[in-house]
Amino acid sequence: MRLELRIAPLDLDKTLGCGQTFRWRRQQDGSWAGPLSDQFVVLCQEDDVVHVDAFPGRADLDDLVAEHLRECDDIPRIQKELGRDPRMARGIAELEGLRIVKIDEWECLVSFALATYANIPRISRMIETLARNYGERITEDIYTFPTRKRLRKATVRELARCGLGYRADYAHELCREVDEGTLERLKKLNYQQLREELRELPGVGNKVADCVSLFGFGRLESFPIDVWIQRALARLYRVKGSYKRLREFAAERFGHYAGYAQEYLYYNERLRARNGACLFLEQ
DNA sequence: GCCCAGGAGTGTG
DNA sequence: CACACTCATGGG
Repeated sequence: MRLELRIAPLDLDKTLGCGQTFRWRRQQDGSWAGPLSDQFVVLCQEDDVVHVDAFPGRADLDDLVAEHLRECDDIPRIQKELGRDPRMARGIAELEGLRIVKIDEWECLVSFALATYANIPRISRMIETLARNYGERITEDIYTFPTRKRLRKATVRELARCGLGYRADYAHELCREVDEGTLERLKKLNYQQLREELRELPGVGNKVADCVSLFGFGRLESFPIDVWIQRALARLYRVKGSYKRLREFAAERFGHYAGYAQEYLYYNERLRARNGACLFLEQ
């Protein structure tokens, strides 16, 4: 099944390759392939057009992809707002195609609970192993993310054997503390309430709660702080300290689009680690 | 071999 | 609330 979408501005390489998602893979020809909901999807960008190829195909495929890439976001407005920050102003134009992604709430919750104290290649591996063992087969080697119901049948030992380490307990307990109604109820809460309730869940602390708020529940004011963001804030803004202190700094500085600021800073910091390049103004 | 990883949980000051 | 320590393991 094929179709085309118009989403602009968009840079698929930045959006799907920056580390906010764990299952997309860049192909030799430059396209991106991966599971999205119950579909195996291949995305290929040609200027403002995204060619979508999906198997087995479904009627609302366009909505599925548009939602994932957050077509709804008004990037010019977001950039205009964040551009008021003098440190960020210089570099953000180059990042206009980097869009926050919308991930399924359950998948996002488990994925980022597994993402604690592990690097991205390993996180991807953990998730692929889980999908292969407990997901549904879509193609030869592509599997859906496991449902709560299915993953619930796995023992802690089995989960640990998927390479999760001590995170096996998180996954195992999440399957028991979250039911269908939980996520639906959380959707209705404001960011602060959502954040607090997420933090009650096993394996969900400050950072994971903010990642799930941002990528799973689409709360753009959320500002997840990991080691990369800590470094970025320290270097660019000379601000250090507790999570609470940094979060309050970000809320004050970046406002209700703090999530995009976070993604820009994260992208820039990792780029800098690889190339020494820096898009933003350093003090 | 070594250091680090999109941290959380727990106990202490 | 802030800090220190532990947790299990693969990737670069």
